[in-house]
Amino acid sequence: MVDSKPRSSLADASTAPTVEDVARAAGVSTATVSRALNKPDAVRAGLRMKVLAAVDRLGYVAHAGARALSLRRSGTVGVVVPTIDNAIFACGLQAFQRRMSDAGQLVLLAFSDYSPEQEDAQAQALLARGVDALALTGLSQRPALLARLAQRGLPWVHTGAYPAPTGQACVGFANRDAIARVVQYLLALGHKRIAMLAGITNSNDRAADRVAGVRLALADAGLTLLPEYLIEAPYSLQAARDATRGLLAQRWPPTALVCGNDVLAWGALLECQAQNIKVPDQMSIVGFDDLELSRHLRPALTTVHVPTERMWAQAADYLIGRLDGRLSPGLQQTVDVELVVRGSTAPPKRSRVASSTSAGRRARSGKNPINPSKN
Amino acid sequence: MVDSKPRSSLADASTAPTVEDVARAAGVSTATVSRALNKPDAVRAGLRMKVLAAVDRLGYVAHAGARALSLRRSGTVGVVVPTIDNAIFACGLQAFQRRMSDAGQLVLLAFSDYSPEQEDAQAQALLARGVDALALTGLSQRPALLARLAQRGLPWVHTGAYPAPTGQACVGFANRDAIARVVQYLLALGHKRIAMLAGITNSNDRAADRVAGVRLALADAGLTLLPEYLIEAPYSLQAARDATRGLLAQRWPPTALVCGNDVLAWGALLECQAQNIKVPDQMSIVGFDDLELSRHLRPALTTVHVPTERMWAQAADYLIGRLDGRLSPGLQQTVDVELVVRGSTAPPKRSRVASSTSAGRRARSGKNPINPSKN
DNA sequence: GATAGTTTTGTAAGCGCTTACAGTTATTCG
DNA sequence: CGAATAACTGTAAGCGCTTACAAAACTATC
Repeated sequence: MVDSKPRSSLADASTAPTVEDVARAAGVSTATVSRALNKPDAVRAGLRMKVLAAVDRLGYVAHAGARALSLRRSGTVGVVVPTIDNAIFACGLQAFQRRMSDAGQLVLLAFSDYSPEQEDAQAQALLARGVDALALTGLSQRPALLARLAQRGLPWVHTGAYPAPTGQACVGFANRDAIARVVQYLLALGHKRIAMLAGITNSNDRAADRVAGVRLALADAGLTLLPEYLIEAPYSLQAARDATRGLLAQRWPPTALVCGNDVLAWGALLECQAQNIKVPDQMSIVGFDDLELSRHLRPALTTVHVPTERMWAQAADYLIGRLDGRLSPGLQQTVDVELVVRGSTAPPKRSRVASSTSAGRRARSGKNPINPSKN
Repeated sequence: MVDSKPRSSLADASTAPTVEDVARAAGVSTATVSRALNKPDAVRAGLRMKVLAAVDRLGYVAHAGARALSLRRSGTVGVVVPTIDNAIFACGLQAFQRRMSDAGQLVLLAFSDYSPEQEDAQAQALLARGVDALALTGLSQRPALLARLAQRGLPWVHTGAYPAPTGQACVGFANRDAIARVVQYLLALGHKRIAMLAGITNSNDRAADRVAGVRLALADAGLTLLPEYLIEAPYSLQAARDATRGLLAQRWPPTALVCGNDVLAWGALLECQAQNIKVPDQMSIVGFDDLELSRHLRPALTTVHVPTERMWAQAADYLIGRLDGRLSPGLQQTVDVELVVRGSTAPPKRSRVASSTSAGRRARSGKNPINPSKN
């Protein structure tokens, strides 16, 4: 439907120059142009110079589609994350991108918005784009998707979780165990009334694992996670504050709050401060991820440090290794996470007298099972 | 160098199925397959069904490279942002991506890291990938890059700044004027000693414009921005705190601090709190961008609200319009930004007595030009 | 029931690039 | 200096897809 006239040799706006144009301009064949660009040693210096000059003059850049077609690899890798609106993914992606860029691969980015359907669709779109490899977040992909990847022989890696089912590569850590350590720490401080402010666990294996970890650790201590002590919230400050408010308004509010991630913990912290509840004296708060802000807040947030950048860089390295044929499929790697104790946690106050005397918790009522006399 | 044997008709792992495979499986020609997929009405229902079934069975997805080659458009658009490690870009990108995804375009992402060289290189790579359009951040691209885009007839748009040189599309706002309003507001409150904590202005037109805006507004009031009242810092909390510390340690510290963005303002706020300097009583702080956290901090941050998502969505819409041929080049759009006054700003304290009485500023010394008697 | 008209389908020619293979030129050695 | 060898360059096929054009299969009409 468009012009079929032979391409004019110069400045035909809206049409990128092709190898042919370059070849003509340099007075050589297309093969030589291609070689001059891709394996410079294979062409004599004189010609190479001429070709490069022509390339520069015409502003030639090889059409990646054609290249991919011919080469049977696209030079792009895909990555699917839930969202980028959370520093944990933003940082990770950046590290991933940097590594890939160094390896000459471009990164094609897609978001799942925490929905398996969308994850499927987006991954599909990435496949269509001919990505050479794929990085995924977590483990909760639909089996059909993974089956397709396997069938294609496409290298892929799960990030942020460990272990993955055998045969599937991953780089991450055991969310369950990591957060269990948090609970153990709180128990050791003397907390009994430990609540959890979790992310939305539905189709988010990591969020679910973190809840499971809290349950587990409590169970080990002979305690259980009461339904009213577990609340899920989307990863936003507003949602976290709303959820925290609910938790605080209970008859017997918790003395410690384990949060599914730092964003939730920030929200919890801010809400406590807004209600004049002293952290950590009246409420201990623990986060997860250790984003930059966490160590700057007052009190600084006790949280689980996750080496996000290293993790994603390792994921990138794995994929690059697979593409080179250096690595074999199914490598499972862990990264170390550790509890960083800062100012937002402390032993629970023995009595509630002090707290009620000062600003106090307006929203509370009912009996306190630990200090019944106080009511 | 690889297999040259005819593709087996089934499950040849590591080789994606092609139209030909589908055609064979469905007992039709490749043309019919293509049509069934791209313009379903053009093929009778019966065949269409068979084709779709075969597609599904084989897990066929068209090779985007080949498609791009044939169609002369890739179905991808590129976007270059400085970094994603700042909510302002993360949110914007997400909105952009969403819009593009709805329009059936994939987004190819690249980072400039605030370096024109890298921006150039990354944009180049995107071009090679055959992006159909390009979104850029700010206006400080190298002319050569823009020239190449123009030569190619590639639609592109500058985001976050306004106006752009004529002929270049943009959607943004006048950074200079926006921040000037901030200064006017502070002046109206009675502040005289107004300092600026700016981003790195080198090759960042937006950061530079914001400094210019502060200068301008001060000049209008007969004041100047003293060298010791202007400090640049990378957009990180730590850097912002360090810079703020320097500002506070001066002989005559400012009473108000205009920050290049919210991240810097957070850092400033946190540093003040760490030093027990009361905000806003002893120091007013203003940010720029209005990220979510800003309204949750205590005190909540006075800042300039930027409708990031709308801005990027508009940028996406413009590009989509250009691709459809609905829009013509060079459209310049503004979005409204406005000062949101919250708790981090107040009139300057008349005297420094109160502040010195309480915790006080350890790092300070020397004469106070406004209250010389106090020393 | 044959013919003109209207779908629907198939054939084949590219899209721009790489590369095996053949052909050409430079180099080396007897 | 000529032949054998090595180094380079050109020709052309093919990567997977879309689509103009031709061919075939229906429909409707007389």
